[in-house]
Amino acid sequence: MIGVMPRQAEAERNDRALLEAAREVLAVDGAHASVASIAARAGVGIGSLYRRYRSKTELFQHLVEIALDQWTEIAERGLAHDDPWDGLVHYVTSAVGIGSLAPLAGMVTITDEMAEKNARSDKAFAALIDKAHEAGVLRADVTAIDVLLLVEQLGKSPLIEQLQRQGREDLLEAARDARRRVIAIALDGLRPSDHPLPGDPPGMDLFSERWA
Amino acid sequence: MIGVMPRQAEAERNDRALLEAAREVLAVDGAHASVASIAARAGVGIGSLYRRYRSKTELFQHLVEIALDQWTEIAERGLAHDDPWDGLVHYVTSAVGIGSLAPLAGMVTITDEMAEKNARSDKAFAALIDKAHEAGVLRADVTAIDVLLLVEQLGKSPLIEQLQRQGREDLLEAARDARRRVIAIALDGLRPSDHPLPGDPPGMDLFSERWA
DNA sequence: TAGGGCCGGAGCGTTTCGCTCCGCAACCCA
DNA sequence: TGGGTTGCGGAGCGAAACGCTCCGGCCCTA
Repeated sequence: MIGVMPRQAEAERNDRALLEAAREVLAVDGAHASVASIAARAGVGIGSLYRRYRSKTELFQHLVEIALDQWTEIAERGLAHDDPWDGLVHYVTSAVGIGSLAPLAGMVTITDEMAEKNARSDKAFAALIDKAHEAGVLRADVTAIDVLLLVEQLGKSPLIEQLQRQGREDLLEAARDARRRVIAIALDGLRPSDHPLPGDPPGMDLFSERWA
Repeated sequence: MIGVMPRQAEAERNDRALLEAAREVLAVDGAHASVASIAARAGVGIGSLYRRYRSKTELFQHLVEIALDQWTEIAERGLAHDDPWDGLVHYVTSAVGIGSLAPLAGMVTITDEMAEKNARSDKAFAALIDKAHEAGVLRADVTAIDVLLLVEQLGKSPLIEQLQRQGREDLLEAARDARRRVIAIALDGLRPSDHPLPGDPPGMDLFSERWA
C-alpha cells in the first residue's frame, strides 16, 4: 500500500475498488466474470473480497443496488435541468457511464425495495422525455423506450473493452474520447428530424422482464 | 434429420449452420463461447464439428475470413450506390448485421491474405465516406473512424443477446424491430448538423492493432 | 515488544472445458 | 437384399478454471 493509511480508510477504499473492478470485469467478461479477476483488478486479495461479501452473488447484488440508485439520481437530476435538452444530454451521457448490468440478469434477486426504486427511476425518466417532447427539442417519433434502448446500446463499448482485455492502457484515453464523439452523434439523432423512424414504437414488454 | 437429403447437401447445410451458430454464441458468450454450445445451437453433434474443423481456433479463423469478405463486399457495394447517402445507409445497416468479432482478437492469426483483404475493405469504405462528404450528405466533422466506431457500437445488441440467453424467442422479433429504430436514430445523427462534435477526430492507431 | 486483526493467496473439491473415439444408422452397389 | 462404407451423435478423457475456505505472516496499536 502507498504510504500510511488508517485501517478503516483502507477497507473503505478497497470496497470502492472492488465495486469498480467488478463493473469493469463484468463489462469485459460478461456473466463468466470470475472473482479472482475482480479481486486482481481491484488490487486486492481474494480473501478480502470474501470478508466483505459472503459470495460472488452478494457482490453482484450490491452492484445492482448501487446502479439502481445511480439511475434514479441521474434521471431526477436530468429532469431538474432548466433546459430539457440539456437534461436529456445529461441523462444519456451519465447513464452510459454506469454501464450495462444486463449480464447479471438471472443471477440477482430483485427485492421489493429495488423494484420500487426502479419504478421511481422510470417515472422520472418518462417525465424527462415528456418535457423534452413538449419543448419540441426531442424528435416526436421517438419514445422513452427508444431512448432507453439507445442508452443501453451506447453503454457497452466493444473497443474499450477489447483494449482493457489487451491491457493497452495507453490507448484507453483516446478510445474514451472517440466514444464521446459517437455518443454525441447518436444524441444528434434524437433531435427533431424530417426522416421518420421505421416500424412501430417498441412495446414496454421488452423491458418488463429484463431481470427475470 | 428432416426428410431425405443427399450426404453432401447435408454436410454443406451443417457447415453453414455451424458458422451461423458460432457467430450467435460468440455474440452472447464472448470469448468464452464453448464448442459444445456452438454445436448444440447448430443442431449438430460435437463430432461433426471436429470433422469439419480441426480445432475451435480453426473454426474461429474461418469465421473471421468470412467476415472480412463480407465487410469488403458491403463497402464496395455501398460505394457503388448512385446516392452516397443510400450507400452509407446500406453499409451501416449491413455491417451491423455481421456483428462484432472483437472477442476473437488474440485467438486468430492474421494471414497476409487477410491483411490485404482488410486493406481493400478499408479503402472502399474511405472512398464511400469521401463521396458522402463531397455530396454534402454526411456531416463534415465526422471521420471514417468515427463511423467505424459507430458501426461497431451498433454491432452488439445487449438486449437481443440477453433475450437469446434467456431463450425468449417470442420477444426477439420485437427486439430486432426496436434495434432498427435505434440504428435509424444513430444514422440521422450522421447527417449535417449545426452542433459540432466534441474533442479531436480519433487517430488511426485505435484500429491499427485491433487483431494483435 | 507483545498482542490482535486484517491481509494475500495457496489449495480444496467441483464444474466445465477442448477434444478423442467408438457404436450405430443411413446410404451405395452388387 | 445384404455386406461394406461413410458420416453421424455424444459419452467420456485429462486438463484447466471455477467459487470458496483457511491459514501463515505482516502491520497497526498500545
